[in-house]
Amino acid sequence: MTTEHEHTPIEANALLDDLEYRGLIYQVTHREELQKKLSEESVTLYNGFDPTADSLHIGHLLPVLTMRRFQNAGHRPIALVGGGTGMIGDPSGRSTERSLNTADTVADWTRKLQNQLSRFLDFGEGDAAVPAKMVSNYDWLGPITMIDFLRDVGKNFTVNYMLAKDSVDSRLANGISFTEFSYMILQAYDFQRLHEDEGCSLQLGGSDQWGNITAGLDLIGKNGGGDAYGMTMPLVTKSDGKKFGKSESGAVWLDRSKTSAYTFYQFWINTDDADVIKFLKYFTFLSREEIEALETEHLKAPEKRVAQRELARRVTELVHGADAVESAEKITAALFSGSFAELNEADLAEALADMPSVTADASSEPLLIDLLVEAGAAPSKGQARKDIQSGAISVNGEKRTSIETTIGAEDRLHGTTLVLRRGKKNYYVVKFEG
RNA sequence: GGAGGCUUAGCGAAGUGGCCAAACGCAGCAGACUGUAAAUCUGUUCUCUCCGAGUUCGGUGGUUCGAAUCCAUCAGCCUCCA
Repeated sequence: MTTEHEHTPIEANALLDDLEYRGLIYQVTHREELQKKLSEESVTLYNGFDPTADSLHIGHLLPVLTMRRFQNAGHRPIALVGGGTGMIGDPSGRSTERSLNTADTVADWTRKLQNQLSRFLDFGEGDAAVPAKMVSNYDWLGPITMIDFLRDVGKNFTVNYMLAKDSVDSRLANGISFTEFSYMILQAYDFQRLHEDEGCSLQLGGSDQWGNITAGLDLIGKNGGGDAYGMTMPLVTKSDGKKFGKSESGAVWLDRSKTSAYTFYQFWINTDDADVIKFLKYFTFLSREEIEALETEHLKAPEKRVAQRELARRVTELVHGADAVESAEKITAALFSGSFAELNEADLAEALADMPSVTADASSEPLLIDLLVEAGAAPSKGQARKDIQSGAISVNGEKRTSIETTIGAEDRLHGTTLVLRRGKKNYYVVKFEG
């Protein structure tokens, strides 16, 4: 399958070498053939994202950015949102059955994901040689009838084959519904449809998608298609064994209203030394030379955290834009210098904009203990008391260790604002009103 | 359909009538040391009006001066037999 688009003069070797250098290739089918194809024509490729929440999170960033790397090399990415498969639930990588969401919810989330994805690829508004495309598999999975599906698609798969897939096999002990069991066929059908309708010949996915991808390749092969490939990216791991993508407050989302740009920036700043170079390769478009320069610097003086800063800056810019980086850096500077009490009112408002905030009655002079609970800094008074006694609490940057402490008008910055801090990085704002 | 076993705090797992708000491990939170890193060490993790009190050990109801521990019953999970 070729397209009418001109292929930009970046060689496939350069693309694959770059992906290899970045460690983005986990498994790939028919590598030599794929490499040849990529060097000869503009290849259409796709990656699916199922709407399991109302926002993408940073775990989705790897496939999204990889698609962009293909686009930058002159290929054509299709971002598929699983408006149909999201109704079913992918068993891959999960040990338990998913709960089903309503059609309205899935449709709503599908729209939201498509909206987010549109920021990362060039749909014709930029200078990419080939514009990207956005689709939802509900468009073909929704209308197909049960009979047609079983005759045209299901007939190509033996149950034996399906049982052998890792995603199913690992669930047999505890049970898997017919619904999720069928998932791989739906995804295989997606690939076939895109192969036929869009000339799509490459599917990307996380390493847990290998089984679903190869199911698609088999389906295409059985229908005489051929000329289709699959590639998976590694699971993002951290050297300390913890799960990648979680911050203190849970998942790190790409939706700014779910995870503020400041928190997002801080997530990357806090990257372990042992992981930071790997993440620069994964999550930025810096060149090999630039990354190697950063690595040298990082190894020489890790305490300066130059690599972490660059990582945070680049990824935040990609996701939230340059303004967000500027804002996050400004807030960071203020908070970690401890001098935010000296900020003027406008700067203070800017710095505190993204922090959890509650309001209190301006005429009150509450106990610090009560205020900590109200502001959400402590789950109970008992915990608040312990936090104060252990020296974990500061008010406007000053440590307070007496559980008797009350907050009076003189403690408020500019007469209205109180900044509580628990531990090193947890900030809470109280606004006094009325 | 029959027989037996299991259900303890966020998770795993001790405890089998009072010394149990319940060992221990993990995870979480905080403190120290640092570089907003890692590792390590220390404290802490049901709630409150906190040197005291209240409510917990699948649900309910009993026995007992006293139960997570005994009995009955209901629910869920597991193993073996049919």
